[in-house]
Amino acid sequence: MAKAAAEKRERYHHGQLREALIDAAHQLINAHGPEGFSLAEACRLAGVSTAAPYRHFADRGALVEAVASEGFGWLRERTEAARDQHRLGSVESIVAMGKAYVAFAADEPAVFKLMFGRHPDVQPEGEAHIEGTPCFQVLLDAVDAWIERSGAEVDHTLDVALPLWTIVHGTAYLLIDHDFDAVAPGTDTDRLVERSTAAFLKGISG
Amino acid sequence: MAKAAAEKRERYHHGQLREALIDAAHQLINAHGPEGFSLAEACRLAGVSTAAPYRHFADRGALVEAVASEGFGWLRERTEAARDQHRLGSVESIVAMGKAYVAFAADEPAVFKLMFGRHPDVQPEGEAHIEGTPCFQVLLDAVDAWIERSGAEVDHTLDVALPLWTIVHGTAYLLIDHDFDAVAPGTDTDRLVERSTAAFLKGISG
DNA sequence: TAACATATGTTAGTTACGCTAACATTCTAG
DNA sequence: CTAGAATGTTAGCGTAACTAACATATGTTA
Repeated sequence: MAKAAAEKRERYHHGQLREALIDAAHQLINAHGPEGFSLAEACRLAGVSTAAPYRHFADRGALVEAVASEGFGWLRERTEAARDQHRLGSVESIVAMGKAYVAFAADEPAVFKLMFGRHPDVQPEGEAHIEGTPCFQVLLDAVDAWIERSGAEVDHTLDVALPLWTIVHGTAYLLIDHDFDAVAPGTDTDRLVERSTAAFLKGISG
Repeated sequence: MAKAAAEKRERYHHGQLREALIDAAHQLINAHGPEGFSLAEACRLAGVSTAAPYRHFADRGALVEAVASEGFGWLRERTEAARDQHRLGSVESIVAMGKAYVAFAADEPAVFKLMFGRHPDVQPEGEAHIEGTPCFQVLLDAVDAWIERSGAEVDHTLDVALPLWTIVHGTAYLLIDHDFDAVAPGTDTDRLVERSTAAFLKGISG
């Protein structure tokens, strides 16, 4: 991908600079952490001057936002794919979604942190994290199916969905921040998600 | 606290600069987020030149580390206090610890993120996040007591403790990052912790 | 096709910050 | 009292974010 940038650079106009910058930022953020990347370095990767990005992004934060935005699409695809590998409404289906959530965080730790850690006052007022909603809807649908199938008595879908979210979100964060290493090195997060989720669902339904 | 700094500044030597800088950094980090604080601004708050911190801290990161280190002590105090308000080994005791964990994160969001989000290669090799261990021990002890009291059949304490940790850690992160706002605004995290934890323990033991 | 408007790039310069070096002041032992 | 350690200061370097003024490409219209 750096090759594509270099080979384009006989022209004065880059042509695909916006995409190239998002790509470069993505690489750098994954390499040096969410805050440890510089706009200048992304410019070097893309082969343009440090002023060029401002034709496409308001500021450094806007580029970071663009990288984060991509993530929600990926996360949704992966959780939907996991869900569909098992019978609708089954515990296995929900467990698979949880594993996929954690696996996504493990594969894209920096993007994951950006997606969920965006500073709220950076966001346009009133529609904070709007991209997350369709993602969450995937979980809500799966939980609804499970409630129906299992016959569990719950007042609201959220009473099941939110705890499930906290379990996988917490697992994801503890994993990518290496916080398991100090107290439980070598933790198998797939197994962890499986047992946590299954136990919770059992406790809710029984 | 800014007053104390100002009133000291007739002297050439500050005298309490290390503490004053940690204090200033703590304020600024809470105000502008973990990465949005500058050493220079902390110096202004403490009333010293921008070179002064280097007599007490190796670099900017070391000051941030110092702020984070404080946090583990506070977290331990708060979870222990919560635990001791209920009978040893009771579900209530564990729930109270969970609520205290989330409350701490809500009160000190930036410190919380620093504590658990420290970059591993910044840490001295081999003893990463060592300060977290006694904190985790509080949970382990409580879980052991619960296992004994409830007669639940579990192979390892960790099989209970880690899921509990993920639940409260995930809740804490989703809360302080305002991720509930988009999909479940006004979420009562105390109630959420209560229900998640209780359901999980029920599912494990039954 | 010529000419203008717009989009997209460049260079140069400002400001802020992290950090270092060299120097100044204070504290503390002997 | 005095030497040296501790703890400040000022000056300056390098880098990054951002802006302004200018240059080049693109595309629309007469």
